[in-house]
Amino acid sequence: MKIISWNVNSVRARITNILNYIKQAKPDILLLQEIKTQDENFPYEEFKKIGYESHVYGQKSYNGVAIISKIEVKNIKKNLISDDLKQSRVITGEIQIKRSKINLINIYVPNGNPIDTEKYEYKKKWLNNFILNIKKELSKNSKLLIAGDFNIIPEEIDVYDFKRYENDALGKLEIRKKFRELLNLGFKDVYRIKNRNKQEYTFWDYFAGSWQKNYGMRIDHFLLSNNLLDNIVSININKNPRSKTKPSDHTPIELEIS
DNA sequence: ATGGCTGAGCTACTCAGA
Repeated sequence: MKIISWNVNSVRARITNILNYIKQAKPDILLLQEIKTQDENFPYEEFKKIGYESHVYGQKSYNGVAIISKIEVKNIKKNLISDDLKQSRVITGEIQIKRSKINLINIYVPNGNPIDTEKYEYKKKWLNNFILNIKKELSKNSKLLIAGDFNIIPEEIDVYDFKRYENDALGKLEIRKKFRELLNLGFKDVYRIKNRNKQEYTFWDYFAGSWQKNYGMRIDHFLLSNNLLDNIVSININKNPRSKTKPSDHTPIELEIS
């Protein structure tokens, strides 16, 4: 089973790129973030034509998440957390792998910059609230997969120049500790456990030739609960979509589990 | 380099992204 996570930075502006990518990558499930559209304008038909069902939690202009799937996803919910600002950032569902029921949690964590504003406070509060609700989820079902755009640089190796991000909402220790708190509940950062010392990124800024200079950061992640680690077949950051014309600033991360 | 680019909403320009 191939599950892919991708912050597409607008599903409508990116629809051709996304459809081309699906035809090549053939995911069973595609988890999208930053779809930047309300449900009624989501391109359901485009995905249906190539065999995918769309479960959408949209929002006008900003944010928005979706689960695009070839297989059945049950019990779709948009209320895992209560969001103070009512932003569309979490969509969850259940899938069956062999005899196990696995909860899929697709997230778009707030960016949090600049750090001396209420945006940063919102990010911290959001993460605390998320961690609390993951604890609750774990007590109901211990098999969890959390994927998406975390807007967190986990460690120094995960960005081209850490010094530039140590006082940034993506790299501040206080925020990185929230990521560790999550891991300490019983999760692994799948990319990092399979690639101990590898420096790869999932995001490159549009400006200043960041892509060409490989000035990137690894902020999109797959976390798997420890009881699912034996199911991992492979994890891969696919840089190809970032090199296309009209790309998203993020590139997909691909997980294969059995 | 607190922004060099991009998208949405809208139709001139702001807000947001990371």
